[in-house]
Amino acid sequence: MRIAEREVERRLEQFKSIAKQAGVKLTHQRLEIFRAVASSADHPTAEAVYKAVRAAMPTVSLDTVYRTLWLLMDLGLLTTLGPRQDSVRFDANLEQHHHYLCVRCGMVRDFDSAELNELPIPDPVNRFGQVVSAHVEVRGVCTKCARDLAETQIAEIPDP
Amino acid sequence: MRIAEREVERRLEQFKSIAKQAGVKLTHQRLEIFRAVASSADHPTAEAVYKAVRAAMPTVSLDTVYRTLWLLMDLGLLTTLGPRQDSVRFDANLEQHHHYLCVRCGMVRDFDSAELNELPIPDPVNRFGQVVSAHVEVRGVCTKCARDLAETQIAEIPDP
DNA sequence: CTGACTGCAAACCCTTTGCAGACCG
DNA sequence: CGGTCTGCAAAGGGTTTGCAGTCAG
Repeated sequence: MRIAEREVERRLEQFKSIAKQAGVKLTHQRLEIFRAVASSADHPTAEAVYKAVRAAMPTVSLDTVYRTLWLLMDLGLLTTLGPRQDSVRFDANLEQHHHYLCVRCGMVRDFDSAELNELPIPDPVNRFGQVVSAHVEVRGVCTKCARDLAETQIAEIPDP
Repeated sequence: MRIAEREVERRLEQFKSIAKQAGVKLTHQRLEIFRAVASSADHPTAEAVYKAVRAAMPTVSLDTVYRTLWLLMDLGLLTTLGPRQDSVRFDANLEQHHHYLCVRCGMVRDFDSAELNELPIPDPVNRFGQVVSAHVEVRGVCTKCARDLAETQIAEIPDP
């Protein structure tokens, strides 16, 4: 599935503006890589992005794709699905529950909510396939990471 | 964070009963490994489970941990967080949206819902940390996989 | 021009697999 | 006892890194 061309162009302009502001160079590779992720609605892997970009630019390397994707994350232009996946995480809680996920350190905590157990799933979702379960994923920065970040910033940016 | 001892025991009994029914052997290693995942509320990696089990049983090997965890998945006793992570998946859609995830093939599709954009996050969640975003993850088996499964079952279990 | 960026190749995990011996039932 | 299961070691696949040459600004 692909995203409308107009929308892709809009995201590209956003990227250019943010990159310029962050002092990041707008190389051909980066533009093509961003276009590839932004065009795809099926949440590609690095490998899939690599293949797509190669079609337009046969010389890119897979490691540039990785470096660029992480750069785009740092710029806040994309996210990963689920916890930033260093390795598989397991869950032995079979009761319905929801997750809080720290986007920085990957910490995941369960929480319960009677209200959230009754999520109204829109009808069109059934066209994707059978629905087995539904839960909420809350993302944020955990208290521990917030502290760490505060310290880092004090260290890195001595107030002007 | 740990789960109450009573609850862990309950899950262990459930495991024993399901294992027996499935004709799966209840080895020491499996019991310890299951106990480790079931005791932990922070959704450990295989490595973390390995370390925990080693404390009680210094001779287990990491590959047994992996084999057992996947076995437990097959028995329906645990799940993984997010898409079954073969590799990282990226998402360039910055607008609020929700995900449908096929637990079999890992396909992910976006969908929108004005209702679901207003999720009531329970207050205690704020104790974990700052909340940046919240979205719904719907899990199921996509239409394509449902077809595949039907074919496989016809092939494997010729009706008696 | 010059520092940031790329491509290459090798290194580095995490995870899986083949095999011989150990153990559950 | 027999087939399943474990431990070991080595292979496999995704991701990262060091380095020398290249390119955007």
